[in-house]
Amino acid sequence: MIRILVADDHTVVRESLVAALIASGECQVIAEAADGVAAVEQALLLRPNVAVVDISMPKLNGIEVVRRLAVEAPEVRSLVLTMHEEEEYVLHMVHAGASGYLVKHAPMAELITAVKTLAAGEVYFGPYVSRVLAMQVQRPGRSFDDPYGALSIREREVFHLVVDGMTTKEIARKLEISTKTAENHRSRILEKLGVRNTAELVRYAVRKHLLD
Amino acid sequence: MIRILVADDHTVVRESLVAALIASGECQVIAEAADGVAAVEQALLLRPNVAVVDISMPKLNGIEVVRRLAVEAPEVRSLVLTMHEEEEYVLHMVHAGASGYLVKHAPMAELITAVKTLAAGEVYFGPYVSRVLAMQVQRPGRSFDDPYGALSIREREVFHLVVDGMTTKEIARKLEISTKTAENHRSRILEKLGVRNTAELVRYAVRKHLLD
DNA sequence: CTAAACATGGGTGTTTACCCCCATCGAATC
DNA sequence: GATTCGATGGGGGTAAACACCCATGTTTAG
Repeated sequence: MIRILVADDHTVVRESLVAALIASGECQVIAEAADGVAAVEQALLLRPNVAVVDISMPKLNGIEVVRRLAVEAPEVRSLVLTMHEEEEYVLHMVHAGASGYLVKHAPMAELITAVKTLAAGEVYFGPYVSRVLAMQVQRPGRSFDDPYGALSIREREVFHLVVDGMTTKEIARKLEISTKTAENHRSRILEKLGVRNTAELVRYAVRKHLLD
Repeated sequence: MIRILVADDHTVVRESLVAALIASGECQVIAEAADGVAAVEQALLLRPNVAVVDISMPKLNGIEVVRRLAVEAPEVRSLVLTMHEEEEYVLHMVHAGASGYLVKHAPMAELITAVKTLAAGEVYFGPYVSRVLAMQVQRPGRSFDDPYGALSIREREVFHLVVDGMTTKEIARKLEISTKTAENHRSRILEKLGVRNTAELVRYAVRKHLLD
């Protein structure tokens, strides 16, 4: 029987996870934690086979929890469960010593599979994570697929003004360039970022956290 | 036996919720949905007693789902389940016609209680929501200027499609209306929300948390 | 029942967005 | 020194967005 620790600050979610894991009949949940500090304490005390850890938690986030467990209790395998698919998270978690990474969009069956895989001493990364890791190996140092980074200085200025809702004419006036130049920049930005129109451009900015 | 619909885009969470609800032995889950559109469809088709709805969902967010169910299937009681505690969410949801509001920090037992309360025809709002509502009653001045709420059902559909980056023509095709009608809706939306163009519209959606 | 709101679609413009070419000039790179 | 890249500007065109009108039915609310 696989002994599991579940750490998630949302009580409804955590207790549901516990119920689902138990219902699978393949494991037992020996501990729960609602924040990072409690998760580490429980793990060090009870030494579960697998620690299912959410990233966003009060007091101590999931990344820190994984890092500490990797050092202080290496036999406890960490399975990160999160809703974030951003590459930065993936790399951080793997670097911190996580043995598995699963997004919350994955089906429950995959969680069970991941838990069993980790308990068997293997690592489990879904197809998405594997792809990110592969890209990282192929092009070390640079983040994969970062069209924004391909924008020139000037193009980034224009980019932010467009996202702010300014028209081409207003942008041209503000930057003291011709309307045509601003328009050219605009087209080039759309092309480089692979979006079709202004709406998709703004959504791109939101997705990449380029606002505020 | 209480018949329940569970709508949450995170599959792990959704399936766990289902497992936990079933484990309680007091209800049966007759349907699941991974996005807002599917949630409305399922609810209209199967008419559950209670619809447990997450706020952040693709295609159609929880607020919209509640609003539509309140109109098209008033006998289906909506229980909003979210991690957001912001006042604006609470007011929006209640105004949209939700019969219950629960944060994910609440214990599972409270979810069961809430479900049973709603199934019995009562409303269930936790202490936090009640407090917010009380404050609202105490200062009934300008409730909350909500230009989005001034949009009609159809206009909201168009709104979300525009924010998703679709052109007028694509929207018309999807909704099976003429390009001109879609264009008219579009203009009216810009006017009602007080924005000048698509970029500002998307930013509005971001600011009001109307995405996902 | 009447008035208002809504969804639909059309007309007629102007403005803006977007695309594909092109050229020049300077700076950096090789 | 030659080449690439960035920023600048333009021509010419299509498509889309946007702003005003307007008219019908239908539904809804007072």
